[in-house]
Amino acid sequence: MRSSGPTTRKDRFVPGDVAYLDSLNAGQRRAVEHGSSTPQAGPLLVIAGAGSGKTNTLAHRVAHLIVNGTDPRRILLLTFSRRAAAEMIRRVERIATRVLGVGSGAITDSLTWAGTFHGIGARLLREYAHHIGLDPAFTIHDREDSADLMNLVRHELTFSETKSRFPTKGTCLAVYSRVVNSQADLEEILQSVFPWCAMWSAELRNLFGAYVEAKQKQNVLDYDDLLLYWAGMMAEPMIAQRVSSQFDHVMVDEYQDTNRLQAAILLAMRPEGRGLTVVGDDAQSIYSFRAASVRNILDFPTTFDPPAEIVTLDQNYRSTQPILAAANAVIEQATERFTKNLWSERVSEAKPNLVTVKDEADQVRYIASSVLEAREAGTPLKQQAVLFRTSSHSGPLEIELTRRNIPFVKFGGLKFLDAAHVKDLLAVMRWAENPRDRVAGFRVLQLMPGIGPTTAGRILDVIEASTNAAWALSEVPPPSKAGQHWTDLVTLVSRLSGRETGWPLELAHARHWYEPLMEDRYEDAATRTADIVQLEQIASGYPNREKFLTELALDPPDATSGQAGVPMRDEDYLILSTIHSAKGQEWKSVHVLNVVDGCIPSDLGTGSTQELEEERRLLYVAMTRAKDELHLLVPQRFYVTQQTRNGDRHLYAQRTRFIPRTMMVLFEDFFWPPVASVRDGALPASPVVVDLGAKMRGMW
DNA sequence: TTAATCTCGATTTTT
DNA sequence: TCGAGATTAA
Repeated sequence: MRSSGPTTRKDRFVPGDVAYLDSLNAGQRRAVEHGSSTPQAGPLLVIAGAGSGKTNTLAHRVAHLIVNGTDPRRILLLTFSRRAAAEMIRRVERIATRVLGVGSGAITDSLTWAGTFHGIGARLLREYAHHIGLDPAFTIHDREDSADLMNLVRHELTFSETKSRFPTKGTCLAVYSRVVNSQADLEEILQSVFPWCAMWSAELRNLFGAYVEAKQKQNVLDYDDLLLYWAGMMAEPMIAQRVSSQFDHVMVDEYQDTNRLQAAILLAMRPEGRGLTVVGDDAQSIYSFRAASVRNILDFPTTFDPPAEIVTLDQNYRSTQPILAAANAVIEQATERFTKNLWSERVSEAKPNLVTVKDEADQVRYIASSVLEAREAGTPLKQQAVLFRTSSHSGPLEIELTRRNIPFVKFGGLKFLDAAHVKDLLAVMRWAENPRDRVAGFRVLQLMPGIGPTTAGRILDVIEASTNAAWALSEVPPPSKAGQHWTDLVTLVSRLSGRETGWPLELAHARHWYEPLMEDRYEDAATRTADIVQLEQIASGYPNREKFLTELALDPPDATSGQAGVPMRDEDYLILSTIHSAKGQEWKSVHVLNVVDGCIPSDLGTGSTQELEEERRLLYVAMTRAKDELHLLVPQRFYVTQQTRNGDRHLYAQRTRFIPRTMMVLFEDFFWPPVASVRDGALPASPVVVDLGAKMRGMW
């Protein structure tokens, strides 16, 4: 860094001075400076291994462009999650400020086109809505809403009354989504991914057609539509030309986890690849269930003529060498791979731990004590994480942590917005925003006593036939059992749709209406009220209703905290996360739960070699999150809650097949608690060791 | 037509 | 064990 002085650095910055790039290694620097000397940079692919400073490199590239005169508003930055986008903006800001000395926030404010594919899609679609025959007031259905709509349609087509069971709404939506995102044929997807639904192919095709029609009629878009409509829009030369000329540079992070539809959008945005940069690591591709295709990254270079330049980053700055050695060994077994092994200069004597424990109870005890030990040694809880394959696997751990008063925050799995009462209130807002949204209206109406599916449906039909929804509602004869709730709803809706009260006061009104209903409905109304208050807090952070609903659908608050109460931002807490949600993150100490066959790999994911390979990469991703300490836990017995077909609930588990015997030398391998202490013969303090009498009685 | 009760089957990961 | 769907009572 250059020394600071009384004058702003802007005065001293000389174009061409690249001292701020000195901290980068050769590969990183090549990636950052790619295309600098020419007016139009050709396509660039950065293969960035885990912990190789990928985010830093991309941030430097963006900053470098800005420093050299690119207008930040003409840079499109596509990330995998909202969190990643925010982090990127923060870093760009820091670098650019250091170099240019401009006031903080200046860059951030103008880097307006940074976000997820879905978020950017939503924004572009609203902007161009009139050109593509879309009503710009569309609302966005999240996964659950989409499934609900799918369900409504499914009932209308009477597929729910088939002799043998028709796939559930969730499965139907999954199939639909997979077809859309992979741009493949329904038959093909059914054969390869959902073979147990293949018999329903004709019905599904019917269902999907009706589903699409329903969405259009109601002016709602689902997640997939945000990509699909964007792609469709880009197929129109006139519009495509206009959209793509808005940007000089398009950059994509985590490219290995994009799907074919996203690749199509990119190609339409940059047909020749000029100003296009993609960054990723095929060894970390873990989202194929969302139709992500590794082919995207593999085929990227040759998509263009001349082909894209490739820069490979293989120095890892995150993990100690022994941790990396173990991770490398795991990924080396992969049948197909393209990236080189990572290396690190971070020497350490400590190998990662492979801990065998008797059962899940011991697993949880080990983690709790290990976490506390590390905290004693100076590693704050926030620098430690526990990762798991499946969200539900953290259940016992959450109980133990609560018992021991260890605060934690969980990422992945059930979300704040999934809670029924939060969804209820959001449905009110969504319905007010878009009266044609049947899923929202259906939900709201049925909250009132005496109104079930039939009545709700009839009311919605009346509204649909009318031009003014708020007005139409007051025309409906009040259902007798709903009483006061009904009149209050009519007032509420007319107020909301007339925007009489202003944001965020609207939400308070809605809460007023909803609270008494909630109290009748749920026993634990008190804790639920707390959530609703929290929702109001969140709402106050958005300028208006439309923004609030859009952002919340696309980027729901993704952490749920333990019953110990919501930890404050400045408090210390342990991180619990699914491996998928841990992507791109790092911690000093990492524990991985249930590193056993049946879990990693999940016994659902062992069907094809492709699935199996993805499970392997999943373990690799988990391991490479660790900087200094890594603990893999292997319970010998673990509990399965589902699949009781075989009767036995306990399963005798084996160490994951991804760590064969030959690999054991790379781990510190031990049993916990130490067997020695048992052999010492120390009996528990309590005088009764075993109640033999009870045992005898229990025999009969 | 709604609301309560009963039965059967179940495929993880998320924008 | 949970939730969706079916059945039944009010």
